[in-house]
Amino acid sequence: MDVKTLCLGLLTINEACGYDLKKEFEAIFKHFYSAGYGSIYPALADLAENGLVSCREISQDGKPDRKTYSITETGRKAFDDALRNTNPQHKMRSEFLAMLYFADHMEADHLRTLMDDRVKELREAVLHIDRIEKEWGPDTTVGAQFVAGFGSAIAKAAADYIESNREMLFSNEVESPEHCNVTADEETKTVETRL
Amino acid sequence: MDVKTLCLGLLTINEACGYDLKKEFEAIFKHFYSAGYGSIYPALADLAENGLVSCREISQDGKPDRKTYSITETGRKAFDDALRNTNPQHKMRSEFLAMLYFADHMEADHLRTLMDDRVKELREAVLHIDRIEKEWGPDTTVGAQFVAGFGSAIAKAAADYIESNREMLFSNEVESPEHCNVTADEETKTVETRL
DNA sequence: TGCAGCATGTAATTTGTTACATGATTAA
DNA sequence: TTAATCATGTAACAAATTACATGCTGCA
Repeated sequence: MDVKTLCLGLLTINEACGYDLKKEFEAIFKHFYSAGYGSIYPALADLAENGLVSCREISQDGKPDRKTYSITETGRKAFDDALRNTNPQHKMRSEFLAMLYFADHMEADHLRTLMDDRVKELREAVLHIDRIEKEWGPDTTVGAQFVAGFGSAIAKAAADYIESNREMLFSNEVESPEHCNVTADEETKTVETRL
Repeated sequence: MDVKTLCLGLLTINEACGYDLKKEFEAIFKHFYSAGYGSIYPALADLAENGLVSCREISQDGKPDRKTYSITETGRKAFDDALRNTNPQHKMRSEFLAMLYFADHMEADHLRTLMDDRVKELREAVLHIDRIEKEWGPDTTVGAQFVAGFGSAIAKAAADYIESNREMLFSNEVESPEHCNVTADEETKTVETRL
């Protein structure tokens, strides 16, 4: 399931332009999928080229021209097909957890900041989902509701876990191992190291 | 935080060869980070080229030659630097949720299978984590413990959410919309559609 | 005066995945 | 005898990110 397929899926619900799709990605999929203009515009061009969507150019006053894409019957079929034949993968790459795995290499302050920030993000994610859920009318698909609830539940669980277990990271605290005593000058030097 | 940095991080704990690192990725990072040989071996070569690790080739009897990598002082510094200067991103791409967003395009049986499979995976993940936690000695880092607990908690929350909320996906059920009535022949035809 | 929002795209680069290629040993 | 484990790598490919490039309107 690449960005192309997801765009096609969103177009089964409403016609939209690339800019709109980006906003939809931001609103709904934010917490489990992301896509930038750099992948959305090429995706739309490709879909149009293969006849899965049709494109209407609209001039607007005051605003830039707009290319509205509508899904075609071929496109609808292709999307249903994709749904039927995709076995879902769930790739995730949490640098937050990767870093915390090495907690004993980090200073307590840094650790605290990392966790505070993450918890804040997660709590905000929950609020964000609650807000968009309230804006939804009765026509909202069950899929959207399920997915929103899922995002909210997981974000809450993650934030709760961090808050309940953060202290364990400080129990073993070592008093500044050698390579943590870096002076300002040394730091500027080593920062240049390319990884 | 790319595979290269993570390899370097793992090498701060133990010296290892590419094969070992792959296993470590599988055991610990499995649930929030993944890396294949295709990224690990080039990463190690690159680290060695830049003097962040050193490489010792060892001939073994019965087994293939082994290249053991040890982190250098430069490497240790570079890793601590990376930890200090990385602001963690948490990219996740759940095709499972992406598909469920379009639940009303899918047949009930398919939906049920998807969720059953996912719940099974998640429950197995919890068991897997419990198992490796039991194998750990008292020297296990707090980071590893925190991260394992996190993975377990999130997997449990996800499985619980699916089990508690799956029925909502069937409430609005429509009786086979047109494009779901695909005969065997038509299906074979449309499967070829490239997305 | 400056920034945010609207709107479109391309090109280079980064990064990782998949498939390929090799080959011995050992346990079932 | 067949599969799994050990072990290393490369090359082609896919996919997405980032930076670049443009330009008008309306608000503060």
